[in-house]
Amino acid sequence: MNLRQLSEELGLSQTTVSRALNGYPEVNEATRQRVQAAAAAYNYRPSQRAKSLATGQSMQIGHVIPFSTQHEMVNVIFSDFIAGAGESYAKHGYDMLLSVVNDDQEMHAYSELARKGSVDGVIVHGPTRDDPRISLLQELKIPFFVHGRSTDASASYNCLDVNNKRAFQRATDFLLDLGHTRIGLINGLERMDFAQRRRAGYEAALRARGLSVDPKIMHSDEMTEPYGHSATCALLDLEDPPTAVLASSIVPALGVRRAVEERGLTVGKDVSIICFDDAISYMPNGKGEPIFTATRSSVRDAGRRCAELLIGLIQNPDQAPVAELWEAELVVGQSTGPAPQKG
Amino acid sequence: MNLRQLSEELGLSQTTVSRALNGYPEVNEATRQRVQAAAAAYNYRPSQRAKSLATGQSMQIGHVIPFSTQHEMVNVIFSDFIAGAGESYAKHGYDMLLSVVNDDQEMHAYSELARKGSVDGVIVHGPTRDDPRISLLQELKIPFFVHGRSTDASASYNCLDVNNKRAFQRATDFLLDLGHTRIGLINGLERMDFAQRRRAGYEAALRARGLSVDPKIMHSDEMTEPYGHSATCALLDLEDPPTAVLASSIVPALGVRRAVEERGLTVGKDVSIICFDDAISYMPNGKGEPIFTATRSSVRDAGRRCAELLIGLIQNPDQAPVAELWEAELVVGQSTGPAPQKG
DNA sequence: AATCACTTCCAAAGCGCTTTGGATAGACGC
DNA sequence: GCGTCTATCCAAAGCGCTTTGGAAGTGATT
Repeated sequence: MNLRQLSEELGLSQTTVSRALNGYPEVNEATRQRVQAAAAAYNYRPSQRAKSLATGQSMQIGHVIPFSTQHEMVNVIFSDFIAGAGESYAKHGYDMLLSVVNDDQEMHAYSELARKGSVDGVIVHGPTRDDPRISLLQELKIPFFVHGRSTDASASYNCLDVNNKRAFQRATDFLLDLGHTRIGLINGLERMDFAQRRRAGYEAALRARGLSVDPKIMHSDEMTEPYGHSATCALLDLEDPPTAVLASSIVPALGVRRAVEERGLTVGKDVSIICFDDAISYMPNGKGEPIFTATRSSVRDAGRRCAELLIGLIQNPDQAPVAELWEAELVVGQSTGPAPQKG
Repeated sequence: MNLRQLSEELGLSQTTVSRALNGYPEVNEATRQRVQAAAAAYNYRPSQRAKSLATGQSMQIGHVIPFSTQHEMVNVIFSDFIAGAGESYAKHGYDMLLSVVNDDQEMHAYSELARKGSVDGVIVHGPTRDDPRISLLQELKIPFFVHGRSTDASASYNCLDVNNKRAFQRATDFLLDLGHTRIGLINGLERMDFAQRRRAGYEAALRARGLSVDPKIMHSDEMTEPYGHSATCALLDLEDPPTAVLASSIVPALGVRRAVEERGLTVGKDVSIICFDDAISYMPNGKGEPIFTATRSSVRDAGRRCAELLIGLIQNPDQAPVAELWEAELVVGQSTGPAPQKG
């Protein structure tokens, strides 16, 4: 059943039927009722394809997901971000278009989406320092929204980020206050903007107390469980092992805990752990008292909000630029305690 | 730049340009070269919207993701399935359309996608016993593919599943062979088809050895880390606690391990653990020797294959029904050992 | 009774592509 | 030189919707 058939069935023009269904005022209320009833009876849905072509809007928002064996970072938090964004999309009648591409084709994927006109806007995930995607999207003249920030980006852009520097500065301060002076950092990949900011916060806190920054106890890699484990093993094998560890996500933090416990040490006593907790739904940080002391900010909420803001941007392109900065909360759990007294 | 403009620029008809670009034979090779060169020069991409309308194909495949606080199961394995499916889609020129909806609107979401014509086919995730989506999709006459199976489904369908029963039967046998006679089950939600099959395998193995099935040591819930933890606590609090546990995913297995270690018990010695390992990319089961003894089957591979098969179905609708059944491999890791001698 | 303003509807022109059904021209055989 | 074939190209008709620019009808106003 298409619009023409429906209008013939009703003895009305396509114009009137279209207007009746789309809530335009130029149609008698009685007629509108009749049209809506018929549409419901025949289970009529306008073809999205035709609608897109006519309106010039696809009502779809694109996400480009690069895949490779190296680069799984997106995955960890991705599903929750998507869930949040998807909620917002659904609320506004948008759908989500995912384009999974090889790492080296990411830029190309964005231009394809834009030029083919299959999306009305895109979300940029995991920005790096001076991310090239930002200027590309600006050239392509397609609305886009960055989840995170891109230090030194030449072009301007709309974004939402967590105050990563502040979060890790506070976490480090918290450990310093507990008497820890040797604190390991198990960071994400340094090319990620958020990882650089977190390290900056960590270093700033140390320097503020006159402590030196020791590269030997700073790691950076894809945030997997085994990475957390092996990095921690390396830390604990040092002559002067750290008494506390800062992990960039709950996933490597699980590996940290495994490494600590394997050695018969106790988390929160021999070794304190603080992690960044994205509040991933299936990996909550405990039920009551958190397992890990953590800097917490829900990535699902971020997804919801990014989507909301992007839709606003699409519907009102001349809007003033948006740059939201969320503060992570510091929640105290079981994984931290005072620095052990030196033997 | 659209087709008309490009054809005017070239002094050719739209027909010829279209045919040249789409590889039809009715065009001189020299002309084709000229057209392709011009298209490249102007960075021309045909509008996907117009193309869809003209061809009747959207070149998009739909996934409906229900969200709610109860029901996070999809998330755990979802991102990896998506990554795999996305690879296949990309290879064949398809995109992925995600529709995130409230739990109770899932059925509706499928009919919308089908009737609006925004997708050429859909993937069904996490089927339950006699899943109503299957008959719905059959009515809607849209190609679909089920990841998993639906026992008692009234309608016929194409699917790919892991032999869940066999996997858990083998895992249980493995534990029985090690001398364990009291084995806890930490299963997924029982309304999921895979959970029922896994339980069936577990029970079959026990009964084959004349052992009784004890509901007191069988749990079923959303597969989160805290669930694994609390279920294990409950098991270990029993008068006659199990010496081994079977977990339905690596995520609750992490909670199992936490609960075991919290009590000062040793995994693989005091308590053995086997889990189902979906080979989630960011949560690999160790690097060398697996952390957990597990029944393993890559959900990413499954995604890849499901997508491949669905595309085949779309391009050739009269094809014979497909029903692939994959055997999980049983990999032995550090989490299992002989049953402890009773004190 | 003529004018005006509204309300309600419609015919038709896109949106940018694909595809059908020729048209044209050169090659070929006789 | 004529008919036939093939290679190459084109005009135009969709695909199913939205939207522009009226037209017809209705009632109020003058």
